[in-house]
Amino acid sequence: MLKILLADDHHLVRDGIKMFLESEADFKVIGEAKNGLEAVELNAELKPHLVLLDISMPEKNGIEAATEILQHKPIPKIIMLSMYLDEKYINTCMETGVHGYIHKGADKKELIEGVRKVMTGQNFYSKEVREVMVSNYINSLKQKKKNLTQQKVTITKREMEIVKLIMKGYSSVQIAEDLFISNRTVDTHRANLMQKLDVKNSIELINKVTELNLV
Amino acid sequence: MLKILLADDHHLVRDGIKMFLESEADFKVIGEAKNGLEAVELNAELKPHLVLLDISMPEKNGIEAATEILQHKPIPKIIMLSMYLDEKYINTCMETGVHGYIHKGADKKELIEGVRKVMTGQNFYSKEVREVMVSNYINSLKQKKKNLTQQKVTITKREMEIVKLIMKGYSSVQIAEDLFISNRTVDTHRANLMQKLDVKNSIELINKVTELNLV
DNA sequence: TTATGAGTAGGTAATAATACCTAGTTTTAA
DNA sequence: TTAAAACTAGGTATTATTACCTACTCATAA
Repeated sequence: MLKILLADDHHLVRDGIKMFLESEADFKVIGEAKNGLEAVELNAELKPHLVLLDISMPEKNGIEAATEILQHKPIPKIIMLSMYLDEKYINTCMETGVHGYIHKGADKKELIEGVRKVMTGQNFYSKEVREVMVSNYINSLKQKKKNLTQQKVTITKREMEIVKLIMKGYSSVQIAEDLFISNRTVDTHRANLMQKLDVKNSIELINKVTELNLV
Repeated sequence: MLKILLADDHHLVRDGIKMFLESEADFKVIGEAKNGLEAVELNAELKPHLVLLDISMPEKNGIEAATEILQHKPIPKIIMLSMYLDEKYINTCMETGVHGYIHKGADKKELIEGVRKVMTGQNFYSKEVREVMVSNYINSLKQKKKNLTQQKVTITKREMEIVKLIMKGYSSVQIAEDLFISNRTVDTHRANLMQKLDVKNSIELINKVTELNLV
């Protein structure tokens, strides 16, 4: 008998997946959580063999919950369930050390297959997740190439403050008053920023920092 | 026997809800669609009594699908299913004339209750949806007040062109060259814009048009 | 301890933007 | 067809920004 803890904030989805899992004779959902906090607590209390965690949940999301669960023995197998194929989510999950990641677009066969595979000690990622991982890998190669050509720029704390005020439409004098420095100092910072980012006026500066999301 | 068409792009969710519905003796899911296009086609083909449509789907979203389905007789009852309690979604759904809106955070009881209520010809919105509708109503009253104080501004085509170039960091001279007009004309447009939008420099101008999304 | 980077501030000039005008032509809507 | 709005462009002045400099202080890392 495989004891499963299921966490998902949407009741309909949770109960659906539960019915789904229990169509397998040897699966039993012994607990249900509607947020990450509950999941952590129920895991400690019920000590399930497997925890299925939805990623986007209130209180504590699936990733945070997984991180905590993995710190206390006995460690259950953990499979993340997600609505999204966002590479950020997938990458973060990889880093936390969960045992599987299944997209909600997967079908029953894949879900059951994934659960069984994870229980044998292997990792499992559903088909669509694997596809994202592959395309990510390819992108990361391209990105690496790009990073070589474009030397990285570092913006200091003070410059950051200045940029933020420039973005609010403040003039040098206003910024100077705000920061209790000379407007000439502000001009110097502004000029340094423009040089660093290779732009020729404040609007381009704003566009650039936004583009490189340094804000 | 109530014939139901179910549309949701996530297999696990779809099959879950299906099992869920069919736990009622007189409910029968006669078709499943994994996007809006399929939903429209299957509706025409199967002529179900009720269509459950997830809002966010590829190809054609739930709202677009609902709009089409409502144009061809026989018109089934339609209930939107949504992950989100976004007021925009809810409002748009209201406008399309669907018969119900159920949040996926609802439970089995509410789903079944909603289906039965809709089938009697009434509308149904799940508890959390009703809450959003109430708070929206209150907000709309506040908004109305705000709109009275802030008279609406209209930006002309030419001004729009100018703003877009300003946003790219172009100077008046560059803009003038781009549009084959005098830089003084550009200055006039810029000044008119700043006056209209009650700002005192180009950066604030950009922030304002972005905020009021006039771009 | 010294070199480096960050933060500060000023000089001088040129260029750009803003403020407040007038006023013509063209387009659009009443 | 006439009035209003949009687009055009200029005058004049003030203020702000940008370009290139130098140079001091302070903290921190080599």
